[in-house]
Amino acid sequence: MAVAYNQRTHRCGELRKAHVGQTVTLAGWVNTSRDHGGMTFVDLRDHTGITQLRFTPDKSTAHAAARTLHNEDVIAVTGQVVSRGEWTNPKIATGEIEVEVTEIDVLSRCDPLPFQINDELDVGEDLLLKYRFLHLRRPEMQGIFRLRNTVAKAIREYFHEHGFVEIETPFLTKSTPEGARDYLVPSRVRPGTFYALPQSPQLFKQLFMIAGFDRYAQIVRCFRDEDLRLDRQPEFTQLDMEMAFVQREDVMNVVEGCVKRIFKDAMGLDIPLPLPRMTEHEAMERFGIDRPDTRFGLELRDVTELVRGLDFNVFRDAIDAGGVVKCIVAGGEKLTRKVTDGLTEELRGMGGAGLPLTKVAQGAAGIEFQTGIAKFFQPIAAKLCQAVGAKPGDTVFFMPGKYADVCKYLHHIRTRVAGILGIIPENQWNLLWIIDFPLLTWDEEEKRWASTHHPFTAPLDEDLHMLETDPGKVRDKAYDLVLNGTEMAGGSIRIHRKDVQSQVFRILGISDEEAKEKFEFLLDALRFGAPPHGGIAFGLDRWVMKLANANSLRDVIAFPKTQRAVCPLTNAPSTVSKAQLDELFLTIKPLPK
RNA sequence: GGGGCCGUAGCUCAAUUGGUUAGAGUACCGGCUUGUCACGCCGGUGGUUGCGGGUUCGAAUCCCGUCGGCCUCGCCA
Repeated sequence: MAVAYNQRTHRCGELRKAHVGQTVTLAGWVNTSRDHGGMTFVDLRDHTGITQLRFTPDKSTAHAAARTLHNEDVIAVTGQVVSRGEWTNPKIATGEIEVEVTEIDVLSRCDPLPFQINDELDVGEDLLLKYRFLHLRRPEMQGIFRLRNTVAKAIREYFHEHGFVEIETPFLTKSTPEGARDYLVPSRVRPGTFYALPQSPQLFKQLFMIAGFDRYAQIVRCFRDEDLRLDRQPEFTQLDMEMAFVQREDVMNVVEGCVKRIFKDAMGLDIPLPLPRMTEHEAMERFGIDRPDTRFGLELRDVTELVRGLDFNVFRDAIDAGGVVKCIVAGGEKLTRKVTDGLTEELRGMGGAGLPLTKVAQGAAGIEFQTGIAKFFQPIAAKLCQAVGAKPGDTVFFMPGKYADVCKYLHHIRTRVAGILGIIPENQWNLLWIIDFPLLTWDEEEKRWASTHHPFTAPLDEDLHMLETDPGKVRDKAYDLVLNGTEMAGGSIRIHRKDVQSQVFRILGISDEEAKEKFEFLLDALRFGAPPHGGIAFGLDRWVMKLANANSLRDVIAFPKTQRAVCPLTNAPSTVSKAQLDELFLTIKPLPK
């Protein structure tokens, strides 16, 4: 029986008691069916919800067809909306009515499914990705991607309303030194040469400013060929934005307005402005990381001076080598020996030596340390507890070593302990700006300076004079936006003077020849009247992940890659034919054994 | 490249810790069923325990290797 599926009168989540008596046409997927031999029920689902269909033997054709249905068959039906009376189902929005079907059209049959759509069982993620189109049918996934649309729309509207122009930038572009590994695309027309997919449209948006567009914003894909993580995919989406004739404050103000808009449109929340700010130095001191989660305490305490001179080799060696000793104080009975041993193991896995710790107790003669490395501390127990605010029952985790290592390990411990203690508040959105980063970071392995952000970040004017003499001391005009411990956006005021840009390249070890080869277009542009400018990029995927409370970036990308950068749905990447390689003058080396 | 967790019917899991023919729910097939809504009831199909090797009288279980998935360090301007 043909039903005009192109003339649906309603969606499956729409019908209410007020519609009783109307004749309606619905189409969708069979969520479940319940065959009673006589009366048969089918729950019909589309992205708006579920409507119960009732089939009775007096409509014998439709009834017979209904009894053959399976989950996820696609059907269209026409029938009358009737009240369910005493059989109302309060669990669903349409539960007061059902549709008494007179005609059914089975549009498409569904083979047995690799996993069920209509339950909430956690299926293996590799299978979900292989059949991503089925996973996306699930209501929670529909919700995530509609939220993603809301966020993207809010951002786009906001920037358009504020005079920003959206212009596309090339995907086939030039490989640049510094930064992440590039995805390369071989050129057929010029064999032996390669395009790179952009890590971000950074240079193009600067050229837009030099071109006089004044305000540019684009939602754009970016590509980085680095190892994947929970929150890192090889291709991801940014809101990329740039403004001319601005200082740091101007960009941050515009961004704050956008953040407010995102929370309003996507979550219905009013975020108070301005957002708090913290220097990178303070963040590292207090939290050991430049993207601190400020929803809980457990801050790092520096005890280097207090423990100096203690007869404890582990600390003394660290201090003698120019390092520091810091600690975290945490309370609660959940920090059992088993738990702390587990944390020690985790640090070893990260390359750490161990996790010296002790418990604070109330002894006969006052406060004392009781376990672990207690004996070394006894001389300064009371003083130390007072300095770091430790009370009986607390555990004190110490970390001696190089400053950067101490920060890394204690940040890990802080986050893990907070999770174990269950003290991280949910439904709290701690946004803050991190500013005044060091312009350059010393790369110990390569023995050279590297940009903390990127080579186009402008130094603070008052630090410019140290660029040659003491590059490590120079702070920059960058700003990172952090939400609950995740970097959500990062940007800076850019260098708009050719001499400063050349100077920075030189300090980074990029020779004049290399700079000319890789960045001639930028240096050229800076010669021809570049306005002061700056901007920022938001990680759209991360925003959606946070706002949707998703477990992984994969959950908010329609067709994501696995950890080995494979798409289980398409099986990309894959080999190509010899003819394709020949056309590009490429040969594949044999794989090493 | 390093560290860790995992891999058993299509799917989610179990298997008394090395012991008989590897079970259950669900899905699928057949039958019954007129108020269900995770409908119910009866019956049935379905397994190279990821793969390869080893130890053992005997391996899903122990060992080695390998493949795949996830988390993580390095890496990610």
